[in-house]
Amino acid sequence: MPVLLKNKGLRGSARTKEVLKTTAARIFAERGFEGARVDEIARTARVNKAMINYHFGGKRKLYVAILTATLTDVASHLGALLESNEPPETLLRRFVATFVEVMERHPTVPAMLVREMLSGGRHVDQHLLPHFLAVFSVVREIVERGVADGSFRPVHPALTHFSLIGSLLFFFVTAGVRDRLQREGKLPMDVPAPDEFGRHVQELMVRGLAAD
Amino acid sequence: MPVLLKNKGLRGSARTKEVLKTTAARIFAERGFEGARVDEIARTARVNKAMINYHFGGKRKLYVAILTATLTDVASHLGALLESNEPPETLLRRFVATFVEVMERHPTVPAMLVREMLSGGRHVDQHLLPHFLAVFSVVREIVERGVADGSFRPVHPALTHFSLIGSLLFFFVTAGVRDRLQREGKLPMDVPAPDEFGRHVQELMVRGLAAD
DNA sequence: GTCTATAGGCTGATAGAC
DNA sequence: GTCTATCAGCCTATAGAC
Repeated sequence: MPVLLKNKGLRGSARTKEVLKTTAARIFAERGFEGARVDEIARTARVNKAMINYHFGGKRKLYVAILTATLTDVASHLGALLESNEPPETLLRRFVATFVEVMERHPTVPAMLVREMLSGGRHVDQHLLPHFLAVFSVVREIVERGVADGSFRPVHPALTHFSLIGSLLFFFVTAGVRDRLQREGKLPMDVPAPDEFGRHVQELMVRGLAAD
Repeated sequence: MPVLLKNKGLRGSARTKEVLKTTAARIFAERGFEGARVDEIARTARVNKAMINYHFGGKRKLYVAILTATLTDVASHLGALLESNEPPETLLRRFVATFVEVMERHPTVPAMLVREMLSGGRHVDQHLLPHFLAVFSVVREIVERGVADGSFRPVHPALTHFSLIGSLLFFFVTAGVRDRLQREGKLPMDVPAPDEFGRHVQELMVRGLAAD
């Protein structure tokens, strides 16, 4: 039996739920929670509008379901890095590479994540907080290990977290505008590939954190 | 004649326009263009709702007026740095310090800027594009000077721009959530001050870009 | 310039047939 | 589970009095 990539071989209601989630994720990422229209989500997904309420219980619950699923996956992949005993510099490089990989696999995550922070978490319940803090503590832990074993300067782990995650998220969040300006010929540069940017950040951070 | 800080000593319609702009900027930053309600803007500003249409011609034009005014100021302050002939490392440090200062003076800019990038510039006309590109070219120019005179590694100027601006903007954009989590006792860290973060980024970038 | 009242359109959600 | 039809509420904008 052939399995279509588009719907992962699901049938009936399972397929409906899945296509609603993937479609809605894209629209929420592009337009934000308030900017997204349930009518557009349903139409794009080729699913009846009433199905959103039947399967998820409303626009907001659909939004939360998407964010929960994707953030769980992101947090687990990044958290797994800490199980390794490799040197902090290597861990840091692997963190960046993994982050880039995960964001390419979940292209809607960066925008939804940043939008949610901008709104101060207004659209989600507190069940999602641990996932946010999980990513936070991965960078912090790596930096603390490096400072402890003397391979990193005595930097502030939290500030390092902000600068690293900020760099990475900003790149993905601006990908849309870059592509548009590129198409319109208004961008005075070549559009960089995500893994090229990843290597740039790896180099920048490893050198920036290295002990004297 | 006493001048009130709150309304800059303006009277009548000038005061109305000013208070509408400052209030709306805060609400647009917090909730986004779609999430903001003209009713809330007017009520918070203690101004009649109809005044938004009378003075600005509608919600969208008010939004554009705010973004134009603030971005013009930001771009001019950052662009002025390039007139100096100081060494690239010094310029880079001054860029970071100036960026932090300007964002503290315009606390609504980071959120509005990032939201606009997330939306792919959907809410603004193309007149604002030069302001965006202006900030972009400042970092690029500084990096190009450093690479040219051998004080920086041969890094990609655009990638350096993304990592630097991304770090800085992310810090300010997440300030709201940090403060909230701090108040609720859910934040496992001390809330860092903007200038402390600025010094962290200066050190990180200067060391990360330095030639071998 | 400012206010009140209201129009006019859109949006999320649901009732009920199949 | 899915569809159609429809509602009730909200939101921006404006007309018109002062």
